[in-house]
Amino acid sequence: MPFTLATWNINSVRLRAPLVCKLLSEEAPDVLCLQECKSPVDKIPTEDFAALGYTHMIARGQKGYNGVAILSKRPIEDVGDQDFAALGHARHVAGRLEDGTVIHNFYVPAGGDVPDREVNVKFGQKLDYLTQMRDWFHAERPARSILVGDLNIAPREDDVWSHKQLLKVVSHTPVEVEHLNDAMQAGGWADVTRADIPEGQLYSWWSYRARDWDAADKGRRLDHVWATQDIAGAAHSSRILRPARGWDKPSDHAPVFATFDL
DNA sequence: ATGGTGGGAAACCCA
Repeated sequence: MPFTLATWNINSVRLRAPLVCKLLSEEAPDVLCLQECKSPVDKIPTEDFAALGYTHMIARGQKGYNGVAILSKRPIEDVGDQDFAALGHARHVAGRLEDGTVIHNFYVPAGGDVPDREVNVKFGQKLDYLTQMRDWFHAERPARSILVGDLNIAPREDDVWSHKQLLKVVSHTPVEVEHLNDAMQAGGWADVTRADIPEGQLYSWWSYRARDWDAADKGRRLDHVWATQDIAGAAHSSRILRPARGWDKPSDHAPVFATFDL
């Protein structure tokens, strides 16, 4: 059975519940992973999603910040969360579908403005988070697993509007890219989106601060879909729903999709 | 070099 999954940094699941419903109605992924829900779990409008067939949800939340959720048409078992770098933030949750496929949903720390851990604690926390991700996946050796989320790093030159101009900008610095690639390698993860779409500029985020985000098109690919090698070959039809960035009162991120024939 | 726009909380944090 083909299985379609999407990941979307929603930037407040309560404010943008209508946009989540629009996406679920129009695109009907089997599973939707959300980040930056900015809501305690018990205040997520689950009834709105259940009415569209998404009767299963696993989530982690806190008041005002962070928060991750997995909405599913199929039963999904909560298999826990990790608190890398001991931040006490709701940045990860994992679930297992009935066919055994495990889905990890991550919201990696953004890392602040200055890419130097000596002067910016948040940048150090971001690197530590990625290092602990690496160590955990090295120990776990995940199989039949999918990892999605807002990883807050655009690793490739063609994942940003200007490689040269972003080399010292948090999200595209060489040290962050190295940490991300180490975590990826440790878990045996493959970049599904780039395996599917190997050529050309690809973005999933455009700043709110641009006068005209679409015309300026100064985007970054911060949102990712990875899979372990054993199932990466089953993935196809990856896409980024750019029009969602232009919806009314949008998130600054667009949803990223992939389909797996499992 | 700077400030531009958002969300949530509570009178400032975070992205």
